[in-house]
Amino acid sequence: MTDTKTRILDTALNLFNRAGERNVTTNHIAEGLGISPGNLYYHYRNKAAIVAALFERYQEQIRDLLTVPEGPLTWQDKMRYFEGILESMWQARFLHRDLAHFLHQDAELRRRYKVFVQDSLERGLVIYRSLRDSGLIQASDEELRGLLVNTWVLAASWPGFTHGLNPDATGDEALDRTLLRQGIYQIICLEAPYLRGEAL
Amino acid sequence: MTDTKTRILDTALNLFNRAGERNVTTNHIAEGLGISPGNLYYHYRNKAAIVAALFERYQEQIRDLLTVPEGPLTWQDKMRYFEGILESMWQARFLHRDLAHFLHQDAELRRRYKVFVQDSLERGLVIYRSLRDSGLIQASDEELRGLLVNTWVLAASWPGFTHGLNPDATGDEALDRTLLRQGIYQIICLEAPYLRGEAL
DNA sequence: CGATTTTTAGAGTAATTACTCTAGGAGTCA
DNA sequence: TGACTCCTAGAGTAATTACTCTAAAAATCG
Repeated sequence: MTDTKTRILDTALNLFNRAGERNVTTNHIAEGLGISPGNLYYHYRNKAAIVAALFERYQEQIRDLLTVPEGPLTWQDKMRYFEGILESMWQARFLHRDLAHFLHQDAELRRRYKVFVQDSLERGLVIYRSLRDSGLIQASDEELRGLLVNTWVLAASWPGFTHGLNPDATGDEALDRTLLRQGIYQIICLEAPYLRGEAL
Repeated sequence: MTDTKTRILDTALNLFNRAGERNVTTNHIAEGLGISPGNLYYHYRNKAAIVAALFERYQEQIRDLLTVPEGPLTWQDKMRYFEGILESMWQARFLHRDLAHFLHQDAELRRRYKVFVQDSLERGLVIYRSLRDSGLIQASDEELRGLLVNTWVLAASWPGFTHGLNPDATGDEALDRTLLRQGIYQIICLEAPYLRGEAL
């Protein structure tokens, strides 16, 4: 059995994604994994701390995924990284869904998030440039930047958008995958005009 | 003096955009325009009703903006419609910001929203096709659809994204305009590869 | 085993907040 | 003027909920 601290995070993440952070009380979380509220508050001093921890976990995942080894990239490489990122963003749906609120409430979170986004865009640019060097993409630096921001926003917003249209999907694993697939399709639409070579 | 009912909406919209619906109580709204809570509840039976009314107003605006007269479109035409839509979405920032929550809470809203999005995408496609007929855009139907969805999601998400990075902007009209401009720039990045003719 | 630290329980509280209720002003029409 | 309807006020309430506090079980360690 994993330790209570991470079990709390996992349960919270699940409930948050399902019902929205706003609709999940700390008591729900505690009940969800069969512990008492007091116990929960022993591990996390408040609800915001839980959110912050999930946030941190998410950011680390993305950071790792955007750390690409040296050397030329193939299209398969790129797609793999890409799906990983989408997947992570998808798993942290609730974060983007209520992002504005979290950032509004917590100044520290805000600061970190800003750094995180800028860092991610930097890393993304490196990847895109590398793809250009491999002849898989043809675009100016400015075009790449524009594309990158759009990709980022779209990837981050897609879960919220699709969840708005299919709110009944909560819990349906198969449907989830389908919607995620659609998101990937949309992002490919984004890149399509710039693709060269084995881009099919 | 306009009637209380619309004044409530205006005040609520302002406060919601500024602080997020979640952080604005009905008492705040009442206080904001100098009436009593009781009075507010005389006009709207609950907070959700206020949100729903704002939602309706927003949808009507977008619908109107996407109703384009017959005849060939110029690029200026298109830009004008476009800015109008962005502007409307911007004004209703809070809606997209907490959209998931609103849709989660209210089944009727959910239904209407779904119709609204589909209808909007339909209308958007008509416009894009018209632009293609005018030789301003070159793309297949499938490409247009993909582009359209991306445009929609991006436009709807932009306020939230930018507000996350610049949360201090609340109330600063000038900064708001700048961020809105950036949003338009990003969308142009989206379309750029498909543009032809006077697309500069 | 005893001591100390970590982990757990669960009843309880303080504060928030959406909303109600009663009652009275203000305009309109006979 | 009187009756009637629309509009407004504002004190109050019921319910929710994040969070606290005390105390006991469980693990760890000498």
